[in-house]
Order: sequence, then C-alpha cells, then structure tokens
Amino acid sequence: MLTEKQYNLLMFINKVNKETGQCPSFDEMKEAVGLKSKSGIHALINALEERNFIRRLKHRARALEVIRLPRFKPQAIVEEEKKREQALQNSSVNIPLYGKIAAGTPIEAIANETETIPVPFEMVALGQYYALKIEGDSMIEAGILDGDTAIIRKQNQADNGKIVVALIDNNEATLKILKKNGALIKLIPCNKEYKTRIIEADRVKIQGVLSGILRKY
Amino acid sequence: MLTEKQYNLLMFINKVNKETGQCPSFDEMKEAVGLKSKSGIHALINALEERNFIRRLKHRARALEVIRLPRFKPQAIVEEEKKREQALQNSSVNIPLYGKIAAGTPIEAIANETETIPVPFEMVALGQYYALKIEGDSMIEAGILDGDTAIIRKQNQADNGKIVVALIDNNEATLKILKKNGALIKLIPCNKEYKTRIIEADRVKIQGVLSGILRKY
DNA sequence: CTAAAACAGAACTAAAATAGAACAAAATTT
DNA sequence: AAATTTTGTTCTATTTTAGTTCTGTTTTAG
Repeated sequence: MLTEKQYNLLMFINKVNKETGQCPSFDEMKEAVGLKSKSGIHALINALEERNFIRRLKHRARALEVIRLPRFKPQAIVEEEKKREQALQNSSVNIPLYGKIAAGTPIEAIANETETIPVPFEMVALGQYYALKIEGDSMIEAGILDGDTAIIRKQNQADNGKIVVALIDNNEATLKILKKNGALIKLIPCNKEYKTRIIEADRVKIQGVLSGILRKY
Repeated sequence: MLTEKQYNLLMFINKVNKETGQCPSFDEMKEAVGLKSKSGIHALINALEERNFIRRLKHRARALEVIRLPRFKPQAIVEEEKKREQALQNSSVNIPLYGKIAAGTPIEAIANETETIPVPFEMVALGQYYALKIEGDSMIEAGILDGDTAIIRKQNQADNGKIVVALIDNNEATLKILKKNGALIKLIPCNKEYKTRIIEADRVKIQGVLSGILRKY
C-alpha cells in the first residue's frame, strides 16, 4: 500500500481539496508533510500517481485531484493515533465549576453544574472534585490570590491544618484552614487583616478540601 | 484541482447560472473576481475547461456551462469535525517541563524536552509555552510558592511589571518582576528577604513571561 | 555492508496572474 | 441591411508563483 509519507500527503491533499475546493502547491505540501525540499514532494506525487490515488496535469500549477483513498491506514499511523488518543485521555478531566467563594459570602448556585473546567489529571486523584473561583484576599499568605481557581476534593471531614471549604449555618461558605478543638472549630484565614473564627462544630459542615490551585495571568 | 482564482471564478459562474439561468459575460466575471482586464478571464476559462470543470462554445457569447464542481464535504461532516476539534482543544495541551527555577541557580537541563505536563487549554493562548517547577520562596508575596508549577510563555522581551524568566550572563535563570530602566534592568523579587538586582540590559535575556500557576496540595 | 529509497538544496524552466490595447465576431437596434 | 453595442479573442509585456531536474548526502532495509 502506501508509505506513511505518501499517506499523509494524500490525506493532506484530500483535506485541502474538500475544505477549500482548491489544490495545495508543492511548497504548501512540503510544509504539511514536514519536508524541507520540493523534490521530495515530487517523488511522493509520482508515487501516488503511479498507484492511482491521484490524477494530475503535468506542468500545471495546482492541478491535481484525489481519485480514491486507501482502505487501510499505514500501521505507523494507526499506532500514532492510538498514542494520541491515550495522551488525550491522560491529559485532563473536566470538573464542575460551582461558583465563587469568599470570606463572608455563600457559594453561589452550588448546584448549578452547567459550567465545567478542564483540569490536568495529575491534579485530581480518587474522589469527586469541583472548582471554585476565589474572591477576596483572605488566604493571600497561603499564596491563594483573588481570581485563582481552587480545585476542591469533596469530603465532609478533614484533618487538622488542611485548607477546607466550610459551610457555616448552611448559609455561608468560606475557604479557610481547619483546626478542630473538641466541640469547637477554628477557621483560620491566611491574612493578618482577617481574624480567626471559632464556631461550634455542629454549625459547620466541611464541603471539601483544597486540592489544587490554577492561576492565569 | 484548482488555483484560488480558478476556484473563485468557477463558483461565481455557478452562482450566476443557478440564480439567473444565464452565463456571466467576460466583463462581469472580470469584475467578480477583481481583475482589470478580460484577458485574465480568458486564461482562467481555458484553465477550467482544460480541467474539465466547464464546457463552452467558442466565439459564442455567454455560452458556457459548469459540468462539475470541486469535491465538497457535506456541511454536516464539516461541523462535526469542528466540534470534535473543539472538544479536543477544550481538554488540554501538553507543554514541556524544562526543569526547576529558583533565585540563584540556572535552569536545569533547559533543553531536555522529555517530560511534558498537561495544561488546561485556557491557560495557554497563542504562542509557545513551557513549564518550570518553582524552587524557593523569592516570589512568595506574589502567591508563587515553592513547588508550584509555573506556565511560561516563550518571549524574548516583555513589558515592565511582568513576571519573567530572566537568564543572567547565560548562566543563571530566575523568575522575577521585570523593570526596564534604559540600559539597566531591575529584577524585583516578591519577598522582603530578597533584594532587587540591577543588571546591565545586555547581560540579561528574557526567556519568557509568566502565564499561569498550577499548584497541587 | 551494500543498494535502494528518502531527502535537501539549488538552478532552471514554466505557468499563473495581471494589465492594456487593438481587433473580430456576435447580438441588438434602428 | 446597416449601424451600433456588446462580447470574446489575441497579442505584448511584466511580475510572481510554482514545478522540474539535477547533484549530492543521509537514512533505511535487506
């Protein structure tokens, strides 16, 4: 059948043909298949013509057309596509973006799952995750800035010292460091301007633990 | 297949034909494809005839017909492919991880492109990107912590105030805020413990601008 | 290790794109 | 049928773009 280069060139010509109705020049083809000289394209075109995949008018510019496509892809291409697919799956997962979180205001629309964002898979392990936009600077000393996206792992309990999403009185959600103290819970901000809140444990629900930060400049 | 001009002319003829049942004259075609002389149209018509896209009666006015059109993909397929491409783009892209960067030490193995990390596509726009692991706390007040992954956009110049990867004396790379001052360049850390370095501009190469931060807890 | 295939680069040749003008043939008007 | 207008043909010439061919070199496969 065809070699990898021949196959790639044929598919490229076919693509340009179908998408634009036009024909690529030797230089464009050279770029497309990654050659640095037109002479290689010349050889490939001859090979394709000889094998009856394309027809062309010699000595005419941009005058060739695909007459048939191969039934099978070269093995090398099949393998490459497999790899790419794997890489794609490995690359990232989508998690829902639940809204904004800030000291003093409840999470907006916590159940509204319309928006999702892609997250590199390495940042999420086992479990369920969601994302929150950070508003405000109450965690600035932990390197969490206004506008950052926080990746949260859903949990309803957490270890001491973790940064958690805490829902107070079913009403107000906030991202703080957790300190349990018997029947009391301390929610510690990371900014000297803000003060630690101490609340009875039964008024606080843990909604997740901070698992990652994404920031875009 | 066709050149751009040939294609445009063919489509124009086809359109007029469909809409009016008539053929355009050479002058009308000349206008349509943006030529100032009819002789060009003559050449294009010959080319189209040679390629079997039109048939004509010579020396007869407005006597030509389209016998075929270049291959087209059904619109549905085009759209489906667009969607798939978008989905692909939505997920993430892989960018090379070049090594670690810290105040005072060169980037390790800057050319070693073996490792890559996936990054949500939203964090990268046009251009080339790479990633660096942050070591040290010289940028802690900008919310960039030890262990964070910095997403860097390759550029060899940057605006004042941007956080950049600066290579000093071809030897030592560092992530700092850039301030240009004529022939001098200030590299400002974000940590009171560290001091600003002022260096002659020709000793400093900008290697990229900070574009994002990934952090994993 | 050798032969064939793939590749780069340059020199060369040819075609496409363009304009302008003069002219010839067809179509339309009078 | 003659005159007029519209339309197509041809030629010259120039610039840009594209295709061909040749000479080596490198890579690959047997």
